[in-house]
Amino acid sequence: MAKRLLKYNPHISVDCSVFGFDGKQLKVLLIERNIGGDNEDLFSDKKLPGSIIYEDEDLDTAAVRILNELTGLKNIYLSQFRSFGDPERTSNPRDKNWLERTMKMRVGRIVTVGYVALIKISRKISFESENTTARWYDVKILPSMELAFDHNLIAGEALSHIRRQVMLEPQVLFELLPRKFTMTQLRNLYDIVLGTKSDVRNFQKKMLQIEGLEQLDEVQKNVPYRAPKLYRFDKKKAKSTRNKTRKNKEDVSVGL
Amino acid sequence: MAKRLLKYNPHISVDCSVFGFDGKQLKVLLIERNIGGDNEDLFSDKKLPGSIIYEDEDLDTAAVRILNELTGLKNIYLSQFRSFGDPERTSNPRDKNWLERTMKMRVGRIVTVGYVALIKISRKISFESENTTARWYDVKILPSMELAFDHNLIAGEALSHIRRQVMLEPQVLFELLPRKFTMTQLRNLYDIVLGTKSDVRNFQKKMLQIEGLEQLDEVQKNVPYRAPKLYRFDKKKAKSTRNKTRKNKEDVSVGL
DNA sequence: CCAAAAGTGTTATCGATACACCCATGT
DNA sequence: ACATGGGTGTATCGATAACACTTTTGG
Repeated sequence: MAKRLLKYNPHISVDCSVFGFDGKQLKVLLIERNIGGDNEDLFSDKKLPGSIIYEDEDLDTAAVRILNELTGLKNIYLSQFRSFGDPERTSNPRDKNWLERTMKMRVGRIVTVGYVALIKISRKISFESENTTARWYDVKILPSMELAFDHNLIAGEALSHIRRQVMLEPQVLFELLPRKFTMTQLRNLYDIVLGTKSDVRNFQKKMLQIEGLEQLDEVQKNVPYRAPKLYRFDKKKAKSTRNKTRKNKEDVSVGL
Repeated sequence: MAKRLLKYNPHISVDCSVFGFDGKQLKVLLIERNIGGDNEDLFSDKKLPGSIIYEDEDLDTAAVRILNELTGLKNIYLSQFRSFGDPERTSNPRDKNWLERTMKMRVGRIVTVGYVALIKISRKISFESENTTARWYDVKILPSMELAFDHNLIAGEALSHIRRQVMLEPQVLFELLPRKFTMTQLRNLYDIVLGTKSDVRNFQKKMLQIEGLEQLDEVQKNVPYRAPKLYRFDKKKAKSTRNKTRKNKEDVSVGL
């Protein structure tokens, strides 16, 4: 066993699927990657933001760092959802090449830990940080793009992860909305994420059960129609609410 | 950045939290680890089954291999649930020592990918495979044991992972029961996992909604009381049933 | 006949769904 | 006045929860 271990030099990276909502569509943040140079022709594609973790860095810390390096933001909602370790995931020559030039080292295999990040698209982001160009892309066009590495797979899993999450705790959606938002924005977001068409009244009822979601004495300005009320989600008032169907089975001593 | 990367030699491992059910309690499979020797006194503790992944091995494959090496079994329910990468997770001198002696190499840091495995405790297992001794322990005593590495943490997260899973898809429980089982066994298992006390009749109603769960024309033999009916879960008839409250929102095109 | 556990049905409550009309605003 | 989207309530259905007595079997 030890024999088979000695000869390779694996690395661990973190890749973040960063989602935002522009009011109409769910967006994902992709980085432009330029390959080629040398004698070949230039080639450019997209990848998820990610990086090899540092020597003494926790996984969560690495994810926070990567996002901060990329966007300049702190306090971003982050959640690890799955790791990817297909030994072939970095073996496309294009990827291999890029890795060795970017990291200035031989790279054996890389196991990557996938994170989902949800950010308020309204927060102004300093893209273009040190020679990387990041841009929002509509998630619907993901299937028609060929991302670097296995990032199509990762982004797809990330998406279904947040879908599951939203079904259980719609609260996470507030991470994607501005601090003050209308019920219609919330409903549009919900429906876009889950692919549903919620009934306006039922949706409102359901959402108002969420502790911490409060109606403000304020309406949206400058709309050419009846001004909609604004809402806010106050995390502090929310506590460990969860989606409390059935009297919080969750509470039952998590043992250990 | 490259500088900070070059000097360390990280490894990736897989650790499996293997659960079983003996009819009374939920059990977890732990391996005995012997430390010491040299000039110190012997010391022995427990760890989760796990191993560094091989050079060209996928994560899932590694998990399957580890379980097979340990139990001789194939076709075990396995599910990756989270990775653990605290840089200090292998820094206890006792752990460090053991690693270097076991792996016959210097070990930088190890990021481990956590899997949950569910096995039918009735399947006869060839423990004691090549100098490892595995035994079932009641999960309730986990908090009072000090496992190797961060395995207390990992096992705890594994537990809450399967609890969440069971709430959403009680079907996974069938992985822990013998092929034929009684409704009472199923209910006991359910209640032990979730820490609930289900009503006998309501529970039966709920379970019989699960597609693929069928009553047999057979009863349990050799019981000193009224013989209970036996049930069986037929995976083929189950398909993608899920816990179908609300008309399967899940179905709505997972996009991508 | 006794002990032990199995089996079985009805009612009440709650959450989820379906559904349609009037209101406020800007042009 | 009209076009656009905002706001609101009720009735039905289905799922969950509460609840107790009779049956079978072995000893």
